[in-house]
Amino acid sequence: MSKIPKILIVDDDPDIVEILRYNLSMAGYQVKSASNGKECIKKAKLFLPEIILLDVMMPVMGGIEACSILKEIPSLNNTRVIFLSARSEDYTQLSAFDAGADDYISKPVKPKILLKKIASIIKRINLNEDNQHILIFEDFVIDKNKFLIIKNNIEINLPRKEFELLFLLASKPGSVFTRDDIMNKVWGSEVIVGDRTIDVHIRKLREKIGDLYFKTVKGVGYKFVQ
Amino acid sequence: MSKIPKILIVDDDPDIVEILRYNLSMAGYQVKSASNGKECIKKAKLFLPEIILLDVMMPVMGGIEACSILKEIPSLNNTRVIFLSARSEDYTQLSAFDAGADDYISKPVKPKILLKKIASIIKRINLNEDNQHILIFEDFVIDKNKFLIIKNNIEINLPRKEFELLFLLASKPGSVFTRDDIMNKVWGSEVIVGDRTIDVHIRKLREKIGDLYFKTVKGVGYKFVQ
DNA sequence: CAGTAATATTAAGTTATTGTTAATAAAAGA
DNA sequence: TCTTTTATTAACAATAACTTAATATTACTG
Repeated sequence: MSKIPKILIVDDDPDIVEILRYNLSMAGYQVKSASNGKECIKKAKLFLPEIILLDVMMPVMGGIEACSILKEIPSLNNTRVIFLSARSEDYTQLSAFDAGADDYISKPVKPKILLKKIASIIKRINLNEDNQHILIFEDFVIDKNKFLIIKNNIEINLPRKEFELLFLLASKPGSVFTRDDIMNKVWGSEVIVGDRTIDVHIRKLREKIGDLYFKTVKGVGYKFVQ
Repeated sequence: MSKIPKILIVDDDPDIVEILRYNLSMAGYQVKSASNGKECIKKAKLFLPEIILLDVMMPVMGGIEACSILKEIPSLNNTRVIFLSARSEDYTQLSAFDAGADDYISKPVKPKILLKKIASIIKRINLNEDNQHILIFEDFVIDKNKFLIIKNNIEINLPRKEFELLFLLASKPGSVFTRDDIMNKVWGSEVIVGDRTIDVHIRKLREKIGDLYFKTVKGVGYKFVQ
């Protein structure tokens, strides 16, 4: 349940920007771009991307200088800067790292590998924020880490199956889950239990959390509504 | 005031190990080495390095397989795996990332650049690391350096396993740790002990520290609550 | 509006998980 | 080495969770 990662592409060559933008947005990232260091800084402050892909040689302000400045901006503490550069000389690379680069990739960039690398970085960022398992609603919070829900400031503990059922339904508010869906996801496809079992668990959830959240769609299944 | 970073070098070529060891220890890192994947896993568990430099092709167990296993070990959550490989083919690189690699560098490795890269990674680790060896709660203190807890002004010594279990649970108050989590982090993934073992240790903690701190989440695991 | 099918409710029965104790093994310390 | 402490296991008890069955209620169909 973590938000869509944001990536800022910075290059003065529109073709490169386009290629990168295409690949990254196809991969599901939210992408913006800038064409030089100055613009990059301005946009980064607003956009707060997880990752900045930064060219070295650009007019107005180059990547290295931009990186040094970026690294001084506290709101970008969690932003990784990856240099993408045609210049593979050691000293350029070294000064990139001196400027606080998190990585340095020599062009030509192979999209597949870049995507993997980015995925790996995002994964690690998400590891450190364990907000993965928290669903927040207007009037209550479901916390999978702590295995409880908080409603009206009161912690409510739920048994495992009830919790999993709630978590499943609440993961897509408004969507109907068929009984089959529920069976498969909460009980697994091997376990065979009667249909009433689901009803009983729904009943208990209604008891503990409130009737109005759980809507029966007769002949189909159940849905969670806020 | 963070401790000296530890690096584990894994390569079957003793010359490469020596070159890397030389450069890294000159740079002030604490270095150990292994010559294959199996050995790497064994040493990593004990050494708990911040960084593992991993060769791809090795006898007994290669780097990719080793990496997959390493990434499953919770106590190595904060360890970065960097592949150093003579093989620069895309598919090797891609499967390295699939196995959870944090970076992939093609040999020949330039020591200066490697050092910079490592410095950059260490810097970032230190940024988000909570170098907490002391956990302070309302009514007691857990001191990992001294391996004891202080409650009501009384020092209570705990046996190692009990202490580790307590420390683990208390490191994220409120969050549930599954039995698997606990097994892996306190006992390690190699050791196989029965399920009751955890119960018994929990029981002893409840005895010594107080019942109310340890909450059972049936079917899931345990959590520490203040 | 009756008839039917689906769902709700309740309580009792069943299973699975955890708690406890005690005996034994392993490790650490003197 | 011997002793003490800690760790593990096993057997059984206790408890909580889950499922079912019987019955009631509700919602849809013609």
